[in-house]
Amino acid sequence: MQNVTGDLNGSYSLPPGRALDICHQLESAILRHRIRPGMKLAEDEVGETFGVSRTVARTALQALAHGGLVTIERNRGAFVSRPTIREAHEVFEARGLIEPRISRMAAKAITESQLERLNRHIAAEHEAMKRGDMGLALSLSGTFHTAIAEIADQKVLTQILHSLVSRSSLIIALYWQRPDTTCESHSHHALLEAFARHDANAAEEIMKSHIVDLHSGLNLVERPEEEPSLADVFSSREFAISRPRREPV
Amino acid sequence: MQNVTGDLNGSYSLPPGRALDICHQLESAILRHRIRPGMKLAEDEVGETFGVSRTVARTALQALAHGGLVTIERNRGAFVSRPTIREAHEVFEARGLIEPRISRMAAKAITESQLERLNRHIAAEHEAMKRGDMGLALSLSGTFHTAIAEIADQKVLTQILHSLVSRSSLIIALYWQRPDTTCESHSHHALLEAFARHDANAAEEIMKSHIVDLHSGLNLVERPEEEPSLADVFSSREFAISRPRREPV
DNA sequence: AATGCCGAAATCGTATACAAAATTTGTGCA
DNA sequence: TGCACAAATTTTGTATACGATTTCGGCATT
Repeated sequence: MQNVTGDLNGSYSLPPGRALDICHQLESAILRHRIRPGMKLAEDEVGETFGVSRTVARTALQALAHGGLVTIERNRGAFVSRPTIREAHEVFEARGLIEPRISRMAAKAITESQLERLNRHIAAEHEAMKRGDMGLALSLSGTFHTAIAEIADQKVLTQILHSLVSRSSLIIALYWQRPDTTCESHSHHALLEAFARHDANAAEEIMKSHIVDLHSGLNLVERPEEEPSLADVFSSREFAISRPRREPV
Repeated sequence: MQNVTGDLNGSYSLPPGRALDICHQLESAILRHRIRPGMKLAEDEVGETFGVSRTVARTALQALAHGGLVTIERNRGAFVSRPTIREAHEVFEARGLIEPRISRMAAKAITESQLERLNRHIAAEHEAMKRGDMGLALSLSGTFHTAIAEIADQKVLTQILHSLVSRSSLIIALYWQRPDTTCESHSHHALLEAFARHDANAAEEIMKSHIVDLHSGLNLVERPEEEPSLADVFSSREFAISRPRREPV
């Protein structure tokens, strides 16, 4: 299978380096729901996990904070963000404003090879869902949206959208209620067909209602408790993120 | 005069502290065109200017980089960003998408006291312009836009807009060509009248054409040359910020 | 048993030290 | 003079040290 997950780069305005790598790794883990909202990301722990000093870990955490994925509290540390209900609404309203426009632009500009790529992307989504890897499926359905922004060739809007989509993933982790995630890839399919026809109006409309669907699929009435039960945390072994690489000196 | 410039806070997702202060001071200086695009911001220089170590200066610069005001190149350092022509177009297109919507929301939600505040804001703009302090006038005309977003009470969009407006200031520093800056405050006045009538449609339309005006007031055909640095921006008392407290050990 | 206080441990904020990379300066040669 | 290349300087990248703040656990008190 092709590299279809890749390259949500370009955000995180850091110079290339280890901090950026750590950013991407942490982001990937959060987007796949391998690290839940609210979880503490201690500087030392992050540093040891990736074999760097606190300095670098700190840089990465601050970068993630600017993207909204992480919240830093003074003298307390960094935590995976827990968007409020209010913020959840705002994020999806913002997406509802931005994405239909992007979708329209993409429909006009898309090339054959980009259509191909989106097709493979959707296929990978299906594949992941069939395997039951919902974390990966969800992550892919997010990158699908940013991929469209890249096709529209709007760097500024792409970066904005990237942040919104990332936060959407947190919101979904906290508030998603609907078990029928299939509707998701249905919309994506419909969108792709509009793209193939270069039908800008259809693309815009489909995207608009797709965002509304996502928004209304959330249960935004009560905020979940701070900590998931201990049983939840220890029952799954999905938390096996990259092991410490630090050699015992 | 009231505090009308204030509080473009809330962005820069850093915990409160010296780094955040430095962020705001640097941002203010950049927005007032006291520091030109392209100017180098060396970590040591920033640190000594504000009386902190490189660590803190670095944090501030990275935060500014995430807002797009500063660009960091690996092993070379931080510079005030020089938006490309391409990015200039994208920024104003994004504002053209977002701000009319925000303006509409603000028109519906605005209160008497907020109207008052915007009035004072415009008055301060006039005042600054009359005094010939174009830097301050420009900065105020920027915060006017973010103030509207705050009235619309949309935190997510406000943060996005804040970044776009900041970058607009860089763009104007590089590409502005029109001498008649008066049209500016005219639009702002018209907007305020629509707000006073709670006329959402008018507010949206006025904002839309205001953004178009700004965009078309730029000379986006050729990128100006680099220009070298001059670092005594902070020597004047307007930025009489915390002096270096470092005792000679 | 519940509550409040206090010391120990953990964690963060900041400064500093040193290594690595880039920039500038200096020098020799054509 | 102009260019090429090497030394010296500057500047950044990263690690580590230490003080400050918070958190946690035990113990006394109610």
